[in-house]
Amino acid sequence: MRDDPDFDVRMFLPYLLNQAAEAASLEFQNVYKDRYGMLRNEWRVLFHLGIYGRMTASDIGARAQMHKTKISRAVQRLAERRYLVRTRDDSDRRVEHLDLTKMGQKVYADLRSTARDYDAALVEGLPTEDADRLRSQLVALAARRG
Amino acid sequence: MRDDPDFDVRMFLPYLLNQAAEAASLEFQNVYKDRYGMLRNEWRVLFHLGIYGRMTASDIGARAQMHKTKISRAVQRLAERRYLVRTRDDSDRRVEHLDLTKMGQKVYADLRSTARDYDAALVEGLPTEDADRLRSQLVALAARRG
DNA sequence: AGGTAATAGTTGTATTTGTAACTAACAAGG
DNA sequence: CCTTGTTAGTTACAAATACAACTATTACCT
Repeated sequence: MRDDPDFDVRMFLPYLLNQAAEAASLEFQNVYKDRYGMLRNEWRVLFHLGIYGRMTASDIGARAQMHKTKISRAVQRLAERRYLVRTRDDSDRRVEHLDLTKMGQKVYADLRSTARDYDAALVEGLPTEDADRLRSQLVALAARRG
Repeated sequence: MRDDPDFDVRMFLPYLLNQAAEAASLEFQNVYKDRYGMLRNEWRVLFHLGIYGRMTASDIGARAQMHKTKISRAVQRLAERRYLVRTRDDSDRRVEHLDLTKMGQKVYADLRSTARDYDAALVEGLPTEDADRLRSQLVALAARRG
C-alpha cells in the first residue's frame, strides 16, 4: 500500500513486452496485410505450415499457443484464398490435415524473406550474442505457463 | 523465394515478442480483472496516473503510445467506478485533467505491489544484470517508430 | 454392444477494438 | 471579426476476439 521507490511500474516486464511486441508487430503486419490481405492469425498459421509442412489445426494450436477458434477462422480464410487445402483423415474422420498449396508456399516464401530482412533491421546494431540471448530469454518467458 | 536455412521464422523477433508478451500479460491480467473488474487499457491509464499524478488524456496517449479512443473509453469506465475524476481546464476548455481519487490510489497501490511481486517471479533465476539488459532492450524496441 | 466421456473442429453471441467521422474549443492570418 | 486550420476528446459503425455451446466422431469401460 505504501509508495515503493524500489519498483518502477514503467519497467514492469509485462508492460514492456507489450509495448515492444506491439511496436514490432505493426510494421510487419502492414506487409502481409497490404500485400496479401492477411490477418495476424492467418500469417501465423501460414508460417507454421510453411515450416513444419502438413499439420492439423490442433497441432498448430499446441505449437503456437493459439486458441482453436482463432485457428478455425484463420484456416477458413486461408482456404478461401487457396493458400491451403484441407484433407480429412480416413482413420480418424474428426481430424483434418492442412497443406499449403503452391500459391501458399510462394506467399510463405515471400513473407519469410521479408521477415528475415525486418528481423535483421530490428537487431541492427546489437551484437549477435546479445540478440541471441534476447531471443532465448523471450522463448523462456513464452514457455512459462501458469 | 528459395529456402533459407539461415533464417528460422520460429526465432522471428516480432513473433517471440508476441508470445512472451501474451504469456506474461495473462496472469497479471487476471489479477486486475478479477479483483477490480478492469480491462488492460484501464489498468494502463490507472498506473500512468498513479506514477505521474494529474495528466490529460493526450498526455497519457503520448506516454503509453495508446490511441485516444482507447483512452477515452478507459477513462470513462474508470470515472464510473470512481477511480478518477475529470476536471475541465479553465484556460483551455477542450482539455480535461484527470486525477485519481482516494479509492483509485488505493487500487493503484495494491496492483502495483502485486505487479512488483509478479515481475520478480518473471525474472527469478535471471541475474539482475541480465534482467536489466532485457528491460532496456525492450525499451529500445518499443521506442522504434516507423 | 451400450452408455459415458473425451477430442476435433465449428458456430453463436456478447465484448472489445480499429478507423473514420464527428463536436467543441482554440489559434492564426487577413 | 471572419475564415481556415488545428487540437482535445467523443461517438458510430465495421471488424476482430473471447467464451461458451454446439456437432460429429472416436475412445473407454462395464
